[in-house]
Amino acid sequence: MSKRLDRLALLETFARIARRGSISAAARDLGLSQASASRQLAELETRLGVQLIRRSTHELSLTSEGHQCLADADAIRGAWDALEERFREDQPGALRGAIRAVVPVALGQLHLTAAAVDFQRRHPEVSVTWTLDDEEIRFTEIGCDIWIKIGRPKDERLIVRSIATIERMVVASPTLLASGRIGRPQQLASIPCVALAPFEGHRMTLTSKRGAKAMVAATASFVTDNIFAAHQAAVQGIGFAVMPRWFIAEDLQHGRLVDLLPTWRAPKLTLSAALSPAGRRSKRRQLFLAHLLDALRQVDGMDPQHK
Amino acid sequence: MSKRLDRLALLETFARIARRGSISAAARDLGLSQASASRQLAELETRLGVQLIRRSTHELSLTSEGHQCLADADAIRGAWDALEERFREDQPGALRGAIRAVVPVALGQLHLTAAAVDFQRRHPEVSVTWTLDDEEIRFTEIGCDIWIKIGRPKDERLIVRSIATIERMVVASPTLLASGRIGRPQQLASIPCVALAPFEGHRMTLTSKRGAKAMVAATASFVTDNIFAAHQAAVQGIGFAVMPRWFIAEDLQHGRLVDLLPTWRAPKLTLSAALSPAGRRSKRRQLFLAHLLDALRQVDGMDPQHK
DNA sequence: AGCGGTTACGAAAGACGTAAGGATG
DNA sequence: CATCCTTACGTCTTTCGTAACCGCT
Repeated sequence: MSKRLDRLALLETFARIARRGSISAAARDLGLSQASASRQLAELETRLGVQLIRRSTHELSLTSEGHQCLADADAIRGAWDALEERFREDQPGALRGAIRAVVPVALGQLHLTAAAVDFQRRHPEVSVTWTLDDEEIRFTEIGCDIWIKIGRPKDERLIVRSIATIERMVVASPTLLASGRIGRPQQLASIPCVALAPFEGHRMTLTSKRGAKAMVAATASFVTDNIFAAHQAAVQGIGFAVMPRWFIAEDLQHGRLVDLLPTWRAPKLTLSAALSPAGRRSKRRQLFLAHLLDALRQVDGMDPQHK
Repeated sequence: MSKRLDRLALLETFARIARRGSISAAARDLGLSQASASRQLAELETRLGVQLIRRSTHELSLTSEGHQCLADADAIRGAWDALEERFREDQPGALRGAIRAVVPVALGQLHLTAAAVDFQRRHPEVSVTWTLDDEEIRFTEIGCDIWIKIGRPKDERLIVRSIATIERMVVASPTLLASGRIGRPQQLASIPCVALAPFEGHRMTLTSKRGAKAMVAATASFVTDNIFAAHQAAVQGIGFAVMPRWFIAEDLQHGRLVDLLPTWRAPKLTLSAALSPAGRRSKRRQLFLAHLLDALRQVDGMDPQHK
């Protein structure tokens, strides 16, 4: 049995194999020969006394033990990375390493990508993997560092911070209505509606500035799961829509959309940041998140929390 | 620069050196040559870019970075150990590894040591380091797994569980008073007192079963920091004493001591178990703690918490 | 066939122990 | 001068890449 093989390297190789679903691909990533990677995986399995990855020729799959091990491996590697970083913090700007982040599609496209790119430019030694996805992700499976999500992640093993609230309002193209405004929420029922699938059904609750609530049943004439599509539909006057304020702030300024019910608002959404407990003290992760939050603060219609 | 040295081994060597205060001693423990241990320490320092241990010939001392690193090193090694154990759990009884525990002196002497010994006997592959100490310990410095303490540890980085409450009462030798009982707390002021230094000063608050409070100023005729000494003094009739019920349950039964104020009690103490976050999932640590708690449950006058 | 994982073998790399050097109380 | 850490050197273990082998699609 080999003794001198770095156990942390074993974990790294294993994690790479698990995520790439291929030993040879992982070996390429790590600058090893396939043989080496294969041997390291076998070695780890021997040490732990369990099969971690089921090989069925051209098909690798994690065993249940493999799933558990992957989470642990990330935690351990994260802790080591944090230790290595800890004392490099003194030399600012010398950040290095990898960051994997997942953010909501629209927020990513319109605002956060610029911040992510800027961060990478300031820290050239850091490699950023930037995924835009609105769905619930399998956080540990993909080895994510930061996950920004609308709503609150369900996974209780994650560290979750509420970072902002998203104000939403009822808007429509000025061409839709002669008056440009309507008086009471109930009048919405007579107007067609552009609905955004993932966020709400076809009924909605509005709250007035005084705290009064109104339940409105909307008749959806256009339903989409993509906010850009919904936006286009609304601007072209198909119907009214419930939109995050940050998303349509410019349209309001230029008069492409109007606030149909200025004294009423749709329920706010919460924006959360989820972090794995693994690299808790990672400086680069902290700074990256701070950078994203800075960008969010610039966004009109977004109410940042925590200083 | 060496590349293939197991980073976890580096951490282990460092931790051993830090705790033993000597490279050669650590090397002996680990079955290495002094040269190897020295090299490994140097290698770790190079990797982290910081001096961890100050060598002043015949005197090793941790730098401040060394202190931080030691805590991290324990966490990382603990996480790896937990990973190794995780899949061995299936074979019960096959526990192995080391446990370092610190418990209060009196509790250890009278009750817990039997449990610790029993545990070791059931798991011969486990090595138990068993320290009896009432003082605040530097948990991470000594690499402790389980610390049972009267009161609540201050270190916020530890996982702390309240495991029992300790009922305390005012007792005295029947030879001290003709009546064997007194009526009101204030009457204590006229009787000499045996005081236990670490737990309270010379004033004390008593609570009646109905919730009434009474402040009593006692005149100490015998002050000691050792509960066995205090006990002897009390039994020999020097004065009354405030004692944990579990400690004097037998004396009450045999009439060596009497409950002076059966309807009044001194403030309860809380017994806590502190664990380092490091080896959170360590099976052996969990089982060991459970074993100690089982023993505590047998103790008369101790109120266990959490099932 | 072609792609991917495992096993065999030679070569190179690195770590270990021994031993010498140096500093301190 | 005894102790303890550091550095140098030769040996030996171990790992790596190449390459052959095998099992699927």
